[in-house]
Amino acid sequence: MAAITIKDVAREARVSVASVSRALNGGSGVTAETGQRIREVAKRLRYVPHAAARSLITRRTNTIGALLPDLHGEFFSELIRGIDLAARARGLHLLVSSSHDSVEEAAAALRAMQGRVDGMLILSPRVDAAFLQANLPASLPAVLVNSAVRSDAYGVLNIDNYAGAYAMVRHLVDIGHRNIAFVSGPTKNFDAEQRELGYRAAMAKFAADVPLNIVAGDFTEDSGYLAGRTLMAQTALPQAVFAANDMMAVGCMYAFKEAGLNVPQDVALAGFDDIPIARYVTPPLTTVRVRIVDLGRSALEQLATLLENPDHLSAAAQTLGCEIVTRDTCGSHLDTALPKTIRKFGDSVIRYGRES
Amino acid sequence: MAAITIKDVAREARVSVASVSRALNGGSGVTAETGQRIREVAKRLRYVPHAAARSLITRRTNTIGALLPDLHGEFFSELIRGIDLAARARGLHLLVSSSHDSVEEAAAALRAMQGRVDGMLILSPRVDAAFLQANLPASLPAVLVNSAVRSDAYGVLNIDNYAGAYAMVRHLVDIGHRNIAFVSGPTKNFDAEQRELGYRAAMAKFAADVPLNIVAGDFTEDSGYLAGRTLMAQTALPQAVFAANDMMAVGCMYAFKEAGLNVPQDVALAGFDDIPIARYVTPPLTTVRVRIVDLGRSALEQLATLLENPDHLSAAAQTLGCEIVTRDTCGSHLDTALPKTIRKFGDSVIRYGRES
DNA sequence: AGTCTTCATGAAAACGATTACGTTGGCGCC
DNA sequence: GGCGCCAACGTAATCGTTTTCATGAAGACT
Repeated sequence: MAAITIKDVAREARVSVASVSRALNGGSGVTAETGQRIREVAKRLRYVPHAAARSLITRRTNTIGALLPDLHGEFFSELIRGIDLAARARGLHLLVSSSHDSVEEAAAALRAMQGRVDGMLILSPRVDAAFLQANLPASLPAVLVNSAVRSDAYGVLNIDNYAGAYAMVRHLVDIGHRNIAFVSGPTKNFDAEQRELGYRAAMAKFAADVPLNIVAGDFTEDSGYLAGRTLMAQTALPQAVFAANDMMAVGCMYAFKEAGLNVPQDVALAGFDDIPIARYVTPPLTTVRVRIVDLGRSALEQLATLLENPDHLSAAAQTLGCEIVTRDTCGSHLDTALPKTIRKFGDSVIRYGRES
Repeated sequence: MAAITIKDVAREARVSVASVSRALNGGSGVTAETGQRIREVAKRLRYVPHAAARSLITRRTNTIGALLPDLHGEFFSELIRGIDLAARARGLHLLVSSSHDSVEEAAAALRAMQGRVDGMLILSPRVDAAFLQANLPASLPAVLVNSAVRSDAYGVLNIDNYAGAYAMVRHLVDIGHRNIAFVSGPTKNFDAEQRELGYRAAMAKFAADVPLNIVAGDFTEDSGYLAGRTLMAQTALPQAVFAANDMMAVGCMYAFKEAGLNVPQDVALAGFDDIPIARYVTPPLTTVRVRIVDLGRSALEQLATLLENPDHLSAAAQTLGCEIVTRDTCGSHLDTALPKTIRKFGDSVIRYGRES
């Protein structure tokens, strides 16, 4: 019952604690025979090294911390999944701290992780350079995910929001829409800003003559619903509505449905993220897919390489591409006289965006 | 850069390390004045106690471990969210290890957590008493979530699957359906078994004369789709189909749609879980709601009290009630001539199930 | 005024591992 | 046979805390 320590193993195997340590770690410095005996005793006694004692002397915890914002849903879970998968593959543990609305909470969480982790994965749209400067010890390697911060002090990993939005607008133009409205995300949110920039750039390029039509949203379904109503109150309905995320697109869709409008016959609709719900709404939503598991995995791997050689920061900015997933909300299926998607297998994917 | 320790604080504040420790922890044993001075120095130096060193001596890590199965989706994320919220409120950290398909992986994960955590939250439908006996040190407090295991050695927290399923069948009968088919979940899955038992019991009670119609599924959407096709191939379509979880209900719905059947006019449909998708499919799905955040929160709180007094195990078996959420797939709205739900606000909730 | 109690404080012993450094013994080489 | 070298192993220092115990001073009580 009383936890058994390296001393117990040493006594039982009739060697010193040093030999036990050597046998169980490197393996070198002990006879094959002694090593064998020690390992047997350790197994028999079910010896497990005390993690705290070990990391006290080695200065390593083999644990990485993940600081996450207050987000629900599939995005969160897929991200953790990706991180966890990659972490386990490398023998790292994962200490999570989620649901941080306020900067103060995030700071507290960051402080509490001190000394418990070898590195940090930070996914919080609100943290900025000053915050990190103040709360993250310079000695702690960190990778910033989806952050506007550009610094040589951290690794950075972003989704190619700009290119994804740009591609979606181009796609909409390709299938015949030119009058494309945009429902924007929350201000000060990096993802949202990049998506809007992508929209603006693509419009300037492919539909320069039509005036920009941007209505404000905040990534929630409700704001999308409101945006839909705003759009319908305008003198002329746009040919297509591109929402900065899927939840808003869904809200928008319900506003249209409520008003008796048909998607995509009366108005086309597109989102961003490809959350699972996008497949299940009727009609299934055309959107920009972000491969979230990959995002998590890449983030962890970037951090892991950072841990191995802490100076290798230079080439540590990565970008993850997106894909356009065409379903039924944009009319392209209609144009080509294809049947409407019944089940989710109707996805058609246009791979897009630069990697790395 | 070099991490600063309690010694640095002591030197700077011109006291011994013992006093620093006292000032920063209990606060008692030092003058108010000295304590003040020490705290100021600590703050100025940004001193953070080394977690490993501390837990080496205190035998506490202030961390709890969560062992989770390989599950995607909202359930996972809401659960973590609930756990995290409760953990933070108690100043506990959360070490997660997810995505364990095999028992071996779970065992390895459990072993790796040794000494890193003060207690474990185990949510894995496949672990049984023997597994725990073999892999979980008796000294480590644990709470089992949704597990068939009954033991005085662990805390246990379950969803009231039986009562939820029973209530749903009763509801279906109440609104006029008697010929109710059931799509079962995977064998050996505790939740699935309990739900089926609830269905059987309710049918025996409220529709004893109609023969049971159970078709096998495994909780995946595809299996639900297949079940739907199986049902349609039978000589007579049932009046209602009750799937053991929402994803299967959704699969079933697509099978019906594909065949040109209308839900709920031609056949009623109900699920279990109330995953977010349930709201967004067309028509919105009537289902049994499980309050997942509460599940996570309760699990953590049960564990926390277990940590505080480890003997208090006796009364440590809890059950969490469910609710029936009626939407549009069961015809009850039609019967009462209410308009169909357009937006998600159309939920009507029947609170149900015993708590604790 | 002397003794006793109280209390702030410091010195030092843990906690359980890793690892630098000594010590030993066996072996090869001259 | 003596010398030196190397491998195997043990001793002890170390990591940064908490906590026990000793010490001394100050205040209270007789």
